[in-house]
Amino acid sequence: MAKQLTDETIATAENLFREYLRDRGLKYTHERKTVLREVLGNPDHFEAEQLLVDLRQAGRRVAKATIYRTLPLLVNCGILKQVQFGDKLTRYEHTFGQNAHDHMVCGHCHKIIEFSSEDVVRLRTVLASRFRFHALSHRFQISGLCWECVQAAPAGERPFVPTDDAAPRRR
Amino acid sequence: MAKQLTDETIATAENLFREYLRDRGLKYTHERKTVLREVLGNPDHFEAEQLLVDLRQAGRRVAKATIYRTLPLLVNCGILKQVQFGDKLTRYEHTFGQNAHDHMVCGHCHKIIEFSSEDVVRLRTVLASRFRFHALSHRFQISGLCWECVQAAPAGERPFVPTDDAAPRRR
DNA sequence: ATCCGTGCAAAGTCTTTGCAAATTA
DNA sequence: TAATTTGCAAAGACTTTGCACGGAT
Repeated sequence: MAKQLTDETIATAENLFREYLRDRGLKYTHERKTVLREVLGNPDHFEAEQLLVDLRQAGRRVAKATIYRTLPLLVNCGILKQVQFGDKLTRYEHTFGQNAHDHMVCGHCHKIIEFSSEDVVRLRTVLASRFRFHALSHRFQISGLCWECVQAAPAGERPFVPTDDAAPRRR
Repeated sequence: MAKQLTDETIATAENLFREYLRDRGLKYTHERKTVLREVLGNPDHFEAEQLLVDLRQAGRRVAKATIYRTLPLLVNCGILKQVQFGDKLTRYEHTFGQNAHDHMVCGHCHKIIEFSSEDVVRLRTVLASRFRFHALSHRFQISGLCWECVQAAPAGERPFVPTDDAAPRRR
């Protein structure tokens, strides 16, 4: 789970973003700052549309196009990470000041369990070297059934094949 | 890499699909059979559109809608597996008669290296049990740079942050 | 003063859906 | 025969883009 960021951390992120932009002759606009703040304040996974709605509710008007144009910038400068759970929606989560983590997705209730493990990174390194591959990041998603759903649906009751249909439904 | 399937394996897949359909009162139509065969003959990852084109070239007319309606069925019965490399495209690969495998994606040349490791499955099991999660499948994708691209772009030359922009471009 | 960015709406892409005609069990 | 499918085209959902105006350095 994402933890609450301190003002200090937020400031650091802003600096990072500002520098990233400056380095390539881009501008640190009011809108980009607004999006960055909203993004950092967002604890879990979110999608572009969600961000738009949240901003609207907060009384901050940022055009949808601007959001779609800003998110990739945040991804490129490392503040945001894209994650996909199988449906068409592009989701994001900020990794700034957080531990890298992976996900377990329940194919029945769609619950998402975040976990982090050094073992994953270690294994990734081992595997990469085997192919002379320079690993920089990874995504590890485990699909299956959470405890509650296993209880509710005893083995043998109905065969379960996890599919992407089982991913969180769009809206 | 996908290996060439034997006629026998293909026949087995057909039986599996037919039974899957029968069990839920669905029909094993000519079109579904056509799609299944094309899918099984497809060695690597493919997308719905690609499948349509291939079928057209082979002189087999199957409506696009039918393909989009058939693919999920094949996923549900376990013959196909969805994979996503970060772009919006839904890709598939058949897992029938193949070893489960994961991917390394080069963020620069977009090459895809397939690998399989028992360690991944073992780790997944360990992690799952830690959360009382019943793991059924997983996706492990390592992003970074392949050897050739590392050579071409010495460390320090240009900072590289793997993003989903680096995913294979759509057509 | 110059670029760059924003908004808006139109255009794109990929996917889904309604419906009548055609098939399958 | 009864129910499911197919094709086609229209509709949808999400994202990208062109352009004129406004804003940042």
